[in-house]
Parts: sequence; C-alpha cells; structure tokens
Amino acid sequence: MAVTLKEVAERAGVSRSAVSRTFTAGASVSDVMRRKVEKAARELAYSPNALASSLTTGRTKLIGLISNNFHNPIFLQVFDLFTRELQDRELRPLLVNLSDETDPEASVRLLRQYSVDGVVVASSTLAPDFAKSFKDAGVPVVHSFGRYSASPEFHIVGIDNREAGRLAARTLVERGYSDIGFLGGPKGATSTQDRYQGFREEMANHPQVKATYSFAGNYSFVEGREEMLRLLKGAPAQAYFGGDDVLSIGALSAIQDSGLRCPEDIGIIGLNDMEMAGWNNINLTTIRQPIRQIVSSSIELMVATLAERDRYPEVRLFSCKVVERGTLRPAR
Amino acid sequence: MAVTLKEVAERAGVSRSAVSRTFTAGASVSDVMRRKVEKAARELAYSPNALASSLTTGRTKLIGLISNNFHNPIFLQVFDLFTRELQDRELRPLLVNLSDETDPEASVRLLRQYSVDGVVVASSTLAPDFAKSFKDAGVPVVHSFGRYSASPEFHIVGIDNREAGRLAARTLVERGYSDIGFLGGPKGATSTQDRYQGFREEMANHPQVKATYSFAGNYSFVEGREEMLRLLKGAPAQAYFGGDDVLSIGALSAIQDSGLRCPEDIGIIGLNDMEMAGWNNINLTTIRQPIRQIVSSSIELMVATLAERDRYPEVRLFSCKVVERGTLRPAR
DNA sequence: AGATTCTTTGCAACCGGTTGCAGTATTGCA
DNA sequence: TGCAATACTGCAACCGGTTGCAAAGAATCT
Repeated sequence: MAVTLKEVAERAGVSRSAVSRTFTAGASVSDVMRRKVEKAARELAYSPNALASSLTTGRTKLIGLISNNFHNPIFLQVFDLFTRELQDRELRPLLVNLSDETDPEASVRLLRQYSVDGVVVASSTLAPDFAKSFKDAGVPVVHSFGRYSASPEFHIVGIDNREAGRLAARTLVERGYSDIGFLGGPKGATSTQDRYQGFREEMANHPQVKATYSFAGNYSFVEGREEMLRLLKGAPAQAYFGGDDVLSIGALSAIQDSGLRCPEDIGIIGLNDMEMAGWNNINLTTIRQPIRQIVSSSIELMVATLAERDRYPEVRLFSCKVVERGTLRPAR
Repeated sequence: MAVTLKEVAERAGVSRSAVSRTFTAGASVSDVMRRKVEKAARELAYSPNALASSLTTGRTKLIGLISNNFHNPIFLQVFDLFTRELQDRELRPLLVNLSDETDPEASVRLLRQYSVDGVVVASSTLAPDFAKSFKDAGVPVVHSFGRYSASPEFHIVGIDNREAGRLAARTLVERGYSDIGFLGGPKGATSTQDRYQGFREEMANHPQVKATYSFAGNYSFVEGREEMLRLLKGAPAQAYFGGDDVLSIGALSAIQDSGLRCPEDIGIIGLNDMEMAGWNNINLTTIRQPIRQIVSSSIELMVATLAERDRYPEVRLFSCKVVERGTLRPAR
C-alpha cells in the first residue's frame, strides 16, 4: 500500500541509502542528488516510515501521556496544553487512560512495547511508585502535578501543595473568619495530604481561630456536595477551603440549596482556577494553579532528559495565588 | 538497553523463530518449547517490540485520535470513553490536537508516518474534507460527531442534528412559548447548520409561533453570554435553543445577570447534557446526546473495518432526547 | 514394521529504514 | 598539472521481529 524507500530509489535511479540520506537532516548529499530524490519522492507521494527508522535510531518520538483524571475539567486544559507542546516539538502523545479497572503494571508493559522515548505522568492522585516503575525500566519520566520529594528519583513538576494549604488557611484567617474548615479531597491523594498538612501548619500560628477538618471521597462535584450537606447538618464553619474547584462548586451548590448565601453566610475558596470557576454564575474565589507553566516545564524537562539521559532528577514547584471572586468575604 | 528476541533465544538455546512463535497467538509450538522460552523471557524481563513486529505484520494497533475540541468539557468525557474502549480492544490512541494553528495537512502526514491502523476524527466542527484525506490515503476513518451524508465516503457516527433541531423547536412550542429563538453555535460548523435547518423545518409547521435566529461565534461560555447580552438589549424571545450546553450556560448567566429569571422570564434549552448541566447550581434543561453509544459505535465500526478493509461506509445516527431540568417552563 | 500424515523446529529472506566503511568523484592548493 | 583533502555514493550489515519452506521427528494407520 504505502510507498517505500526502495521504490523511490528505483524511480530516481539511485541507491536506497541516497534516499534515506536526503530525508535525514545533516546527512551528506549533493544538490543534484537531492533534487532527483525529492522529485521521485514527490511523484510517488512518499513519506518515510517513522516506526521503521526508530528501529535503528532507537528513538520513536513517542511520549506516553498517562493520566487517571478524565473527569476533572481542568484536565481537558492539561491535555490541550500537553498535546500542543508535544506537537510543537515533533513529539507525539500516546495517551493512556489509567482508570480504576486498568492494571498499572499492564500500562508500563504496553508503553515499553511501543518503545516510547519518555513518559509523562499527569496526575495528582497517583502514587509515586507508579512513576518509579518507568524509571526502573530505563524510561525518562516526568511526574506532573506530583508530590514534592527531597530526593526525587525522577522529575517532578507541580505546585507546592503544602504552601497552597498554608496560603488557603492564611487567606481565610486574613478575611477575619474565626471558624474555618478544611474540606479536602480524597485522603489517599498526595495532593490532599500535603494541602492538609500545610493548612494545619498555618493554623498552628492562629490558635485563636477554630479549625475543623473533613474529607470528600473524591475530587468531584457530587462528593463535594454531599460532604457539605453532611457538614451543614451539624454546626458548619464560617468558611471552607475546598479540595479543588469541582469539589468546591459541589459544596457551593449544597450551601445555596440549603437556603444559605455565599459568601454572606458561608464562604468558600477552591483550588485550580479552572475555566468554569470564572463563569459568572459560579464565580468561585479560588487559588490558581499555573497549569500552563507546569505543562511547559514538564515538557522542557522531558526534552532535556531525552537529550541528556542521565540528567539529574529535578523538582520544580510553582507558587499559587489567590484569584479574587465572589465566594469569600472581601479582605478587611 | 531493552532485551531482544535474540537474547531470549540464546538463553533458552532455541532459534529466534521459536521465541517469536511463543509470543504469537495461534502459532505452532510444543509445550516443552513454550516453557523453555517463557522461562528465559521471564528471567530477562523480555517484552516484544510492538513496532518492530508491525514492520512485518503491517499492523501497529495505533489509532489516530484527532480532535480540535479541547475546550468543551464534553470532550473530556469523549476522550475518556475513546481511550478506554480502545484500550479494551488492545488498541492505542495516538492523540492529535488540531488547534487552529496546526496545519491539517501536516497531521495527515504525521499519522501516515506512524502508520496508524486507522483514524478517528472526533469533532462536530471540522469539515468533512479533512476526514476524506485519510480515506484517500487508504487509512480507515470514522468521523464521530460528524455530519450525515446520503452517500458517505467513510463511516459517520453521531446524532441526527436536523432531528435535534426539530426536537428543540417542537419542545419549545409544546411548552407554549409563542416567541422563540434559535441561538446557534458558529455558523461554519456543520452541526450548527443542521440544527438550524431542522429548527426551521419544524417552525414551518407552526406559523403562529414567532421564531428568530442568531448565532454565536463559538460553542463557548463567553460567546453564548455575549450573544445573549446582545439579544437582551433588543426584544428577546420567550425561550431559546442554545447551540450546546456550554453556550447555553453562558446565555443563562447573561439572563440571570440582567436581573431576569430563568425559566420564569426567559427559558433556555441546551444540547449535549454534559455533566455540568446536571449540577444543581446550573440545572440546565437540555437535549441529551448519547455520547457513550456514539463512541462505542465508532470503535465498533473501526474494529470491523480493520478486519474487513473494504467494508462499505456506514452512517449511524442516534436519536436524542430531552432531559428535563429547571430552565424551561414545564409542559402544559 | 513400513508407509503416511501431522507437528514442531530452524533456516533464511524479508519488513522499511539507517549507517560504517570503502571506493569514486571533486575540489583546493601548490 | 599533480597530489592531497574533501564530498558523495553505494554496498552490505544491521535494527527487532515474522513467516514460508523444508527437514526432522512423532503419531497414526495398515
């Protein structure tokens, strides 16, 4: 079906090597040869088989893009950015959906079979061991939205979740709330754990402010809503730090449905600043995670590591900032 | 780096063919041979190179998944379903983001270079010619969310947008609105055009009902909101059919911000039924597009065509139904 | 036991490219 | 014009597998 090197060579009346060389940057080919070959190639609509060449060059330009987060809208933006940045650098994303049912082990094998040049793990909920298994297989890994480690075994890019927790607590305290709540995501997620820790740390500096803690089963609207409904049955706090935006919007809907007003009766601050947070009928005050930088930085590290295989693992954490909208009372 | 067939063969003391055969389903290998090979393979942690084998078998099990829709949240669900269904069938999605800047022609070349077995185009806004170019290159194509054609050149799976337009019009008329508006997506999108046509067809049956038509620049919150703000400056209709859910939510926010109530003052019905439409603080009445079936059907057709290359192109359109929520006055 | 058929195995060529090496053509320079 | 250096080019081996074919071995039948 497809036109091969050999056919082009025959039509141009040259050797196969010559054809190969005209399609390899930096190879030694004379102008006249190049023209002959290009003419034949054009006439046959030839395009080189990237997979075949990967066999000898050892590079496929394939990058495994793994995520288990196909429900949180923020990840659409993440995929958008990743795919574009990869494409810009002539790399192709081989997408792996690590849903609950899929065996992580199998996905490692799979990506090895396709000899991907590298792997980007994009998830704030996956255990670090997972990324580790690629490293062990000798494949460059970047864990985006991963957890900070003092001695990382692979590149980690994300935000400082502990600092984000502190920032959230500090923000709520500064707004004059004296009874605040941490409404975290799933306990198992490292992001939740770190934000929790940071939140507590900051609260230790404000003994006069009461703080309570609870967790939703998931970073989702439904879980956020349900957890908030549960809280509303007791004595709710004056303001909450929601695990992420989706969860916070769920909580927000629970507050509003209970006839309470936000921020007048209960305030809430989310985390992520996904597009919808800015929609006028949601208007969620939140902590912005610099997605674009995280993605760019991830790709940058990946490319650098592809060029220099034993590059020392690096951690890059970005700082977050509060995006002022309508679900928190203004600073005094 | 990676362990090869040859090394396994040497360790097991057998020929390379023997190793290859134990890893190919349906090949003739004795039990004792298989055990020897498997032992050696296990000890060396061998896993076959899928790309190398694709060279002879002519199958890569790679499927190009192309979309230009990385902003509409419904597409996260689409990607989730596609990747899972593909994975279930041992196929891998090679994701292509066809943003405005990227040259469509280049993506065709790219996917040919990676010898993908087939291509799924997932978009309701891309021109049919695009999918055509893959067909011309001899690659099986399925256009998901594509436009109906009486003599399709490739598989088309989606909804009957014309019928959806009729359904929307009928629904609004049945609710007793006597002055209704079509607030479409971008004029250039085939989905918009078809819904528009259907809407008009149905309105021809109801001459007593006034209908007005307008279009937003995009299927987006911002465009939906702006178009609605513009409409509100004039004499708005009693109810609108929004181009899709995101756009409708934008329109909804414009209505609410103008101090009008929905559905009391102005009603609105969307299309898609994305997850957020059901969120309690949005609660959008909408027309449900059966995403799951569309995706499953697309993959099914793809797999069938992979097995039988000259399978006749097929069109599969699913019907939609109204999901009753809170942005339209109840049926009388 | 001998003939016949079926199963298993290795050989070698091939898939579509790349690349080290050696030979040839060209060019630069004296 | 003669010689060394440089630029091209083709040969052939190789990347990691697959597969048709023929030979060898095992099983079945008479």
